[in-house]
Amino acid sequence: MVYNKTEKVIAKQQNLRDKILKAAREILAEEESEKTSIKAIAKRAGIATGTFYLYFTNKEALMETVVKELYSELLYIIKKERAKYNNVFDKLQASMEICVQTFMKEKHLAKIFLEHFPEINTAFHAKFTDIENDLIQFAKQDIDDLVAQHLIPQQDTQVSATAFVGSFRQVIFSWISHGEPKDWDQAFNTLLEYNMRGLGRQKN
Amino acid sequence: MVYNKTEKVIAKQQNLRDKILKAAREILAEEESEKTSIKAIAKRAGIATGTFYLYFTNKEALMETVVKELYSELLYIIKKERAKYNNVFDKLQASMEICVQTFMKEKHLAKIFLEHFPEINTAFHAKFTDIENDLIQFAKQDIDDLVAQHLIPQQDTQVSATAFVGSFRQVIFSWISHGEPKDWDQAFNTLLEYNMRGLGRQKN
DNA sequence: CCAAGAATTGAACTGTTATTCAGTTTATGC
DNA sequence: GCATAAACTGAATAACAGTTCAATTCTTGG
Repeated sequence: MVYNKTEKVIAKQQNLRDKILKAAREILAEEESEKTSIKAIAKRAGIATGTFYLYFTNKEALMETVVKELYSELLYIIKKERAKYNNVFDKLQASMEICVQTFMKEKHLAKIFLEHFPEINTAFHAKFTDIENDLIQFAKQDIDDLVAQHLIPQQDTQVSATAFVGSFRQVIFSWISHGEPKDWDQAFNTLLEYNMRGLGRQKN
Repeated sequence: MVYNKTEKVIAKQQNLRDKILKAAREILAEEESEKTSIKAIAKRAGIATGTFYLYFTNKEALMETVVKELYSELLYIIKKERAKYNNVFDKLQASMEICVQTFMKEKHLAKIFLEHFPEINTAFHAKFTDIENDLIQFAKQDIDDLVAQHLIPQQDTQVSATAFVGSFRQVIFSWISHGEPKDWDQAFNTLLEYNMRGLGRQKN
């Protein structure tokens, strides 16, 4: 005979799955700990190591889920912010601004996205590369628009978009690694000015 | 009684040490292989695993040596190229150009410098971060010079230098990861233009 | 050529981590 | 309350990497 799960059990299991994901994110984000072992994650989630495997097929599946979650969270935030503006320059600026703000508010998110976890497998790392690439494609669309509108000169927009994202990535990464720059408002302005000039925005 | 090594033995040992370093670099640079184990490195060098420990105290020491070698090779190349120019813009451009050329000619070098090896320990990874940082400091010096000479406007040169290096890093990384852009001459020009505009170089 | 020192070998040791599974606890439906 | 299913447990397993060391091979200097 097959038993059906009650609502209560379903809720409890959903809750447990969330707990595991939360524990994984916390441990990944932690400064010191290098131990992203299943044992450590299970312990943090308050379950036995074996139980983990009732919720995820293996470690890689967990990591993939973590990354997908973070990614969609970031995308949601960016899209929401972009919707507030019509002007493409403003969209581009808003995208970066909200990205940076999010990273600063949730340093752990930044750490997971931008730092490279030596102990995590290659497949996981490849996912990050994909995300970086998606961000570049978003930037490229905006830059293509700007070229089409003759607001900036003709250029290799793929390269420009890559440069654009790369400059932001590096500054944010520097901030995560050594806490520099201290004054982010000023740094953000410098960075934005740098890239706007870089794209060839006309003075108005 | 203590025996003295003959010239021949000393030469052979130096040669063996070099072989180990070469094997390590090859294996690190390889596309597919995830296996950067001492066993694999020793095998490639044609020695037993135990022999490795007669030449390096441990794996970390080997990695440090590999990184230091690569680093000094890159620095040597950059310095040599910079010496050819007097104008600071030219020095800055030449530094980047020779960096990119070197990475393109020796893709394995680029891979070791710019990709992130998940299986390699944190200490090793930190070394790369240091190198990236040194490159930023070099760029900063040039940019400081340019500001002092009133060739570009006042700016947060640390942020600009970080953005500068970051944009190059990202484009080179993209090339390593997915082979884009195809036409490097054009891409390099775009990138250089982008950054020169970004720095605020006056039209002449 | 030979005895002692030096170098080399690779199997064994150690530590670590993902994964499994036999035994235990909890939930279900009558 | 009970029989059975489902969930949970955590010690055991397996696989793998860095390191060691007793045994072996090569080198030295007389």
